Amino acid sequence: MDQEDNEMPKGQPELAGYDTDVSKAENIVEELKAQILDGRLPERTRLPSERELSEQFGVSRMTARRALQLLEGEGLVTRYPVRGTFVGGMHERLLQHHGEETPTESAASTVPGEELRAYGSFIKAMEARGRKPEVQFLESPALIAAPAEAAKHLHLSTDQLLLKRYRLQTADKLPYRIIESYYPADLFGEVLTTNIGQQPLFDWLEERHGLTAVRAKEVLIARRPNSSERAQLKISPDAPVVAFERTVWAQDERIIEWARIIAVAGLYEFSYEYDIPHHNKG
Amino acid sequence: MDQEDNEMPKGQPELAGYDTDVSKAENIVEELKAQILDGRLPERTRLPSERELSEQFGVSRMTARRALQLLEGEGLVTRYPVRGTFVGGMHERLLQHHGEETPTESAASTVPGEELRAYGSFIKAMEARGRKPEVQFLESPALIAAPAEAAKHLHLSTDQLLLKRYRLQTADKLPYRIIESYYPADLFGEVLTTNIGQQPLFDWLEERHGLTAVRAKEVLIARRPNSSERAQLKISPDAPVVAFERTVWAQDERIIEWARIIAVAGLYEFSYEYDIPHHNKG
DNA sequence: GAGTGGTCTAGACCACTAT
DNA sequence: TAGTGGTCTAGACCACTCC
Repeated sequence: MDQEDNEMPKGQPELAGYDTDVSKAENIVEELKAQILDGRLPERTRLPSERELSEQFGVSRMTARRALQLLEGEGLVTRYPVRGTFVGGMHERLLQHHGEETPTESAASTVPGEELRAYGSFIKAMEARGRKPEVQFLESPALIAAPAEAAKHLHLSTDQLLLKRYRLQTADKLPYRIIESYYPADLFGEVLTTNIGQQPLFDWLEERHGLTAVRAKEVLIARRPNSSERAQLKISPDAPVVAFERTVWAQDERIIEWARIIAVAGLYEFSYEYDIPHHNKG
Repeated sequence: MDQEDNEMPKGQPELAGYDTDVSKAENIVEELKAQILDGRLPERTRLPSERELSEQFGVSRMTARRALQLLEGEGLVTRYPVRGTFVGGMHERLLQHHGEETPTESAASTVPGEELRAYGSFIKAMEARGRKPEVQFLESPALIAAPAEAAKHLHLSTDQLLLKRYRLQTADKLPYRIIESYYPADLFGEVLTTNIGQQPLFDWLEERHGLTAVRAKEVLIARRPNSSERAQLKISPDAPVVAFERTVWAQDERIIEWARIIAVAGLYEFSYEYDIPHHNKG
């Protein structure tokens, strides 16, 4: 019936307006958030269901639902179909630190450079955290003609061959990220016919060809997932992903990998450390 | 135009078993996406309104609305209250590159290290892009007792004074990010009583104290915004933000800034370049 | 006044699972 | 079987802008 019979204190005019009005869903969010932050709703407890909330707050179920979705978006709760909504992010974020480690850092829980230092050994990194990691190949690794984008980033022409690996990584059955990576075939083609076991690809590269990954560049954006990403990562449309591209150089300045990675944003924390380039002012 | 695609897919296999049992909203998304990608809906054109779509596709308005929200989440369209939904991201992403620039990069549109090289001169960086940048202080810069978190990151105790700056940066009236930054008062206290004009804070620091920002660390997560972030950045709850912390070191290893930054994810692209640390395997 | 997106209602059916 | 979240319907009022 009545859309707006509660009188909200009208705040300052916020320039050109988005919505300054606090919605009913927001009110529920604030109330639940307060309960979570002060401990009345401890970690891992189940929140009232959408139907219960709608009754408690006198709103429709869609509004209560919206409130829970907003809370999920802020990372305070996790929602599971059938089971309910629970306090707390579902897992700690996986720290991914890149760059050298500054001596002034205590770095208690940090695993610096994990990603590239133990390159390919996602498995070890996750096991070190007590997770059960798995890698699922979405396609069999294969030599393919270079796709235009991969060729561009690898500085090769499209008639050259690349090794492509396309895989999904999970921890405790929970999908973490999709990796689509390309490698020059002349360096890596052998791995298709050679059993290198669990050996990280770049360790193998060093032993076989004397090439070391010495430098990398990553370009990140955060966005919401498209439908195939949602399906593969088993996430809701409201859960953002971090999409990033990585280029890796060897000491001879050859590019030895270009990869496109889609990571579930809520499961990741990215850390970068870098020197600030100086410019000599004229 | 074509409006007989009201038929729900019965026996039309899109691809090998990929899109099975998609929702009605997803179907609309796929149709609109196809039209956008093949040019039937060119950049900047207005999409049908929610009400028009609901009629064309024979669904309720909420379902049509959901479809448009999903498209917005994928960055293919931009929605404006009152005006409508338009093809295209609202603005190009602002590239923020950190680290040295690899010579193998062409870097046509890159402004490398903009953020810290011309530190504080957000204004110049944006003007170079033809934008009209503005900085709005959400609080007056002031010396305050160090908040616990800031003190921790600056390696100071909470009884020491910090200079706090809390501001919102916009371009063409569009909010880009919120910056909450803290500086040791012994170094920076003066700027409150000295008019340094538009001079970047770190340029001033170098002239005044001979200290240079030489190294930085950033820790990023992507998530959805909380209510105050939504209000300040004027974004919808569905638009993710990138929240990151930055620590900046001077050449004497002092930490000269710690900042917490909330950036509208859709307007940013983060780029990092770093050396891969080597470990000598035993 | 017409039309937009934002919010909300009071229902509904579904797939799924824990009991 | 009862209860969960996921999806959907067919309406509604709002603030706002453009005409």
